Amino acid sequence: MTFTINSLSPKSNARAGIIKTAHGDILTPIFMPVGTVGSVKAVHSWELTEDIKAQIILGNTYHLYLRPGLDVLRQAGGIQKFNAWNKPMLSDSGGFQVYSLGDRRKITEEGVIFRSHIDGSLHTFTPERVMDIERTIGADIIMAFDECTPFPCDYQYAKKSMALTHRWLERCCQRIKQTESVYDYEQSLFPIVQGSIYNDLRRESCEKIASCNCEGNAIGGLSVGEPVETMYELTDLCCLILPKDKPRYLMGVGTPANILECIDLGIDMFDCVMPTRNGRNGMLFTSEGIINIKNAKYTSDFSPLDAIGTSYVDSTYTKAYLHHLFKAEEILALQIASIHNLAFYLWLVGEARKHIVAGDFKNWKTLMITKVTTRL
RNA sequence: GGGAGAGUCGCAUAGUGGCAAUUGCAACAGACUGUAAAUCUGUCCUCUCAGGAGUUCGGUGGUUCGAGUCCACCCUCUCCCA
Repeated sequence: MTFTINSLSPKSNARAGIIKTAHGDILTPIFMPVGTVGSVKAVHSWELTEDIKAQIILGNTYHLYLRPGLDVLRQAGGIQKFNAWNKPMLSDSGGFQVYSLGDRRKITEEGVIFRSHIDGSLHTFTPERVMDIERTIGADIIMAFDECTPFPCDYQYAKKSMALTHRWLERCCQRIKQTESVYDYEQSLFPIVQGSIYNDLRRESCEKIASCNCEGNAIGGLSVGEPVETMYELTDLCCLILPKDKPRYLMGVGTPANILECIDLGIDMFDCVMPTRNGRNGMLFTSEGIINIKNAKYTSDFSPLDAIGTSYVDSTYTKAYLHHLFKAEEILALQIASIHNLAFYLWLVGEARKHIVAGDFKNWKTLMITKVTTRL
């Protein structure tokens, strides 16, 4: 994997770059649709590439390990062949599940023991084991095993957890050095900054992560419930410390406005379940603002989903029709909403890139944020 | 014509002397940020200063401190026998 910066935005830390992987190139800043179990929910790989213009998608180590399991993934020749995506992928390590499945796991120095949410069976995830699993999954970018701390999180716990994440990181790095790719291409390990909302911990964590000299770096443990301003301040702090010549990935963020603000701060990569999950629940992010398509006011609104939307679904379907599909609980509603939202997110980061290159990102961002935060 | 049964807040249901009344659906809102999510939460007779207040269970009377619930008659519907 390589990263090249093409343009820097004036009066901003935003940058436009290109990540080259064995499965293709990624123009940054980029949004990565989440495909937890190897599938971006309700969306075909054809739609992802041709309509949404996704360049890289996520998979999740914990979920893929439980189902379909490593044997199947190995037999398939890796996740990109298995899910017919054949483009860059990133696997999250299961660190988020340490947080989200908090009541089904036990953390020790050695690792985390999970009780499967599927059948209750016990599974031990050590940093070494996670690296081995991520080797077998075969994503181009693989995440270090961390603990995503909750919010609120007291200082002592945050400090202790961060130190554990750092020790786990050394074990991850070690394991990756000792092992080789299962398939015929290289994988890049990204470490993850933690430290909750504490500036000194975040600073310390960034320095630690930077010292590992990995090919890219991630910021984790944010947008877990802290005020949005806190999230921006910490992201800013991290961006100032993390190496400029490597991609910066802000994990789990966010709303269209969050993404624009954080691009401004120097983030290159984002992922979030919001466009897909909220889409399935009837929330559409459009160029005009946010709409809840299930609301009665859309019953007879025959305007297109998004007047300037670039997706096939935007010009093909009306708000009234999608409203009807949601009310009728038709499966097509979930597909249309997911495709629209993802296409909008990818359009948004694509536009951001154009404006960074053109040198007017800052002004464009301000205008765009007013639009995307409007509640229609 | 004879017999049996049933009418409850949009629909369907629970309720057999203390009830503004159970549950489901529908409706109307809201939430969702490295996915245990096609999920979850709230409202859902009227008004409300959110504490309450006022009208309700086919209709009209009655019994009772108190009736959706018991009694009488009436109306409507369903089924069975002629």
